[in-house]
Amino acid sequence: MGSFYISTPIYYVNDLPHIGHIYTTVVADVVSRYRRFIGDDVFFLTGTDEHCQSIMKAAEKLGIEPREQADRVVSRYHEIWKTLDITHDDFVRTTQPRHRQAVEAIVARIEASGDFYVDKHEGWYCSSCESFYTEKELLPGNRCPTHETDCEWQSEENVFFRLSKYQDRLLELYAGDPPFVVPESRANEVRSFVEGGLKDISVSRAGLPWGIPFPGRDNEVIYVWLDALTNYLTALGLGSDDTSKLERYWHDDGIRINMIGKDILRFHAIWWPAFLMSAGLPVPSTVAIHGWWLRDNKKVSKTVGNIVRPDALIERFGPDVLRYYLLRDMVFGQDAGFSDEAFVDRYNSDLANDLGNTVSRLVKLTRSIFDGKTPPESCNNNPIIAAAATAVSQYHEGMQSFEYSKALAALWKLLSEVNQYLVAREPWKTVKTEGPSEGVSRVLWNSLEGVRIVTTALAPVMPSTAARILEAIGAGAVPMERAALEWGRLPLDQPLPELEPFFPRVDRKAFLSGDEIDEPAPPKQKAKPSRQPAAEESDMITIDKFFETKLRIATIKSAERIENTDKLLKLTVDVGEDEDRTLVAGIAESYEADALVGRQVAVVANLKPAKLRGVESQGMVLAASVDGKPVLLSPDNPVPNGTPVK
RNA sequence: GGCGGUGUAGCUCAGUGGUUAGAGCGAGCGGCUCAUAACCGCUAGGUCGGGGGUUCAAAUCCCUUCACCGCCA
Repeated sequence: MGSFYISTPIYYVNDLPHIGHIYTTVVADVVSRYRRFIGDDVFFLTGTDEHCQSIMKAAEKLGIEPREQADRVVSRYHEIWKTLDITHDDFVRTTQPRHRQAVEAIVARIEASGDFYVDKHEGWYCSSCESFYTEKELLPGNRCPTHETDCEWQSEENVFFRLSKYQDRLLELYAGDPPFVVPESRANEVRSFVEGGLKDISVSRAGLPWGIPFPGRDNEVIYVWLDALTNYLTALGLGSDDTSKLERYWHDDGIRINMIGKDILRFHAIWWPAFLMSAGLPVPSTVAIHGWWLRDNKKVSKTVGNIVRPDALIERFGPDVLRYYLLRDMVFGQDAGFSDEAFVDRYNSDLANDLGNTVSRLVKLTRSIFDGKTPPESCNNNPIIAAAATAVSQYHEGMQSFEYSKALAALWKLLSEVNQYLVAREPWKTVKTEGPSEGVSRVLWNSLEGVRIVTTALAPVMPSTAARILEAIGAGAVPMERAALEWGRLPLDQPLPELEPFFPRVDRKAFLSGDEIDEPAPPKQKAKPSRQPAAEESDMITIDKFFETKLRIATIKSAERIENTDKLLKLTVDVGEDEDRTLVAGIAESYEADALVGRQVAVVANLKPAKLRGVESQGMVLAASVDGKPVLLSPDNPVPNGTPVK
């Protein structure tokens, strides 16, 4: 039994949980559950980063203490992790006293190595990134290239960390095997960055009331990244009297994974190991980098306004389906597109047709033939045994090398082989001539055993589903030992309860258009409390639904009447894209073409183009409709073209 | 501008020198009827981004070019 440590990043509390947070946490949870299953001693950590300036500003706005604002957001994280069946062992908040202890401990250790010195630090600072930019990096108007918000010029005396000193040791670390950074493409990125030369970094900030005071430096707090990264050891007791967990989980023999998104690669792959080296502590064994879930091929971000919060999908399908989709549809390390279409297609083909239907056909057939029990005869010589062995070995390989999509595909291959086997043997036919014979028993037992192995292996990804299916096929509770994936464990003559359907097929069209009626009973999550009555939802849409409409501000560059029409104007507008768009608007009765030029209006930017009077309209202008007469909507003050409206 | 990556069937992607380039999904046809209009079988004719080269042989190596992405400047 090895020790296995895995962490998610700590999430900024200036933002509610979205698909990015959910993905990392779900993956870490799946891995944790898998590791417990194969017998590792697991420690799974998540938490929140609360010393960012934005939280302070948000609190000021609301007239409350930063801690109170943090509490509000943190409760949302706790809620969603509960909803998604996340089994973290600890939840760190950087505002906790134990975290301050840990940070002070690591600072003392780095100090002892002589890696701190004092120097002057100045530059353009973005308080959202908590980071300095050079003039070249800034957008026009000294705005942050990430957040597009104003940066401030800061000049102060700071404590610096001798990052440059660790350049060679870091390169050595990256050359090690197994790789320190996965996937390889990210490792290359980091290596070439470090090869380009490392500059020392400033690790204290003056004049910030919100943060951990830098020991021995009045009026300075510890730079938020040194603060935040240390969280990974806070929960293990760094700086406290009890360091038993540190010894148990953070030693050179165990596996220590920091799982993160690609946006915080450098901090984790360069700074963090350098801090640890300086502090004389082991570095993580792997920093695992995943990609982003994209919507409309764009990064999901608050600024762009295309945040995915899959609350509606969880509500409709339960947490397991989302967990499965996230693991199956993203190749770990690469970006993937998130869409309701892909989600429902995956649901129908994998969960309804393959898993749900296979369980259904087997249980119903077996019940009818063997009097409501599992088959009385087992079998140790059949094609499913080899197929299962292959699937299980590929499953383990995938689960241990960040290839979750592959691991699941291997299980589904076995499911497919069970179905092929069934059709080849046709037990429903044999039983008509032979009755409940030994042959029929073996065929059904083999098939059920195949499903049992698939389901057992699936438990880390879909915990409640696995429990329900194993019960439904007479296999009992979810086993917590690796050997449960060996052939031959399905008990004979066990009572098979009447089946409640798993994953009823979803009408794709109805689901996507939102016209879904309450027909096929949605899969029930037994353990979950009852859901809100549908009536309450009838008139309301979720925020996701709203964000499907991309509203943007545009400037009208030209306008002309379309001949032989009373109402139509052809507008050319700048929506902040490379090319102008043509819109046809039915506003000629209220507006003169010439008077519109230069005016800013709100438009729907993702409307399917339509031809009106032979002119293709690539969007729609928003107007209030007063007795059928349009009154255009315009921003209160001039704003950049393409600014999202929300 | 530098470094790196990607570009393969409608979609998502495997495939790093060698028979007719593969899988899943979707589509079409057929079969079956135990099952959730499911399942099983067959079919899909893709200049493997373009051009050039090396080789007996290239999606797979080299050069060049285009497009997109990432990191850096």
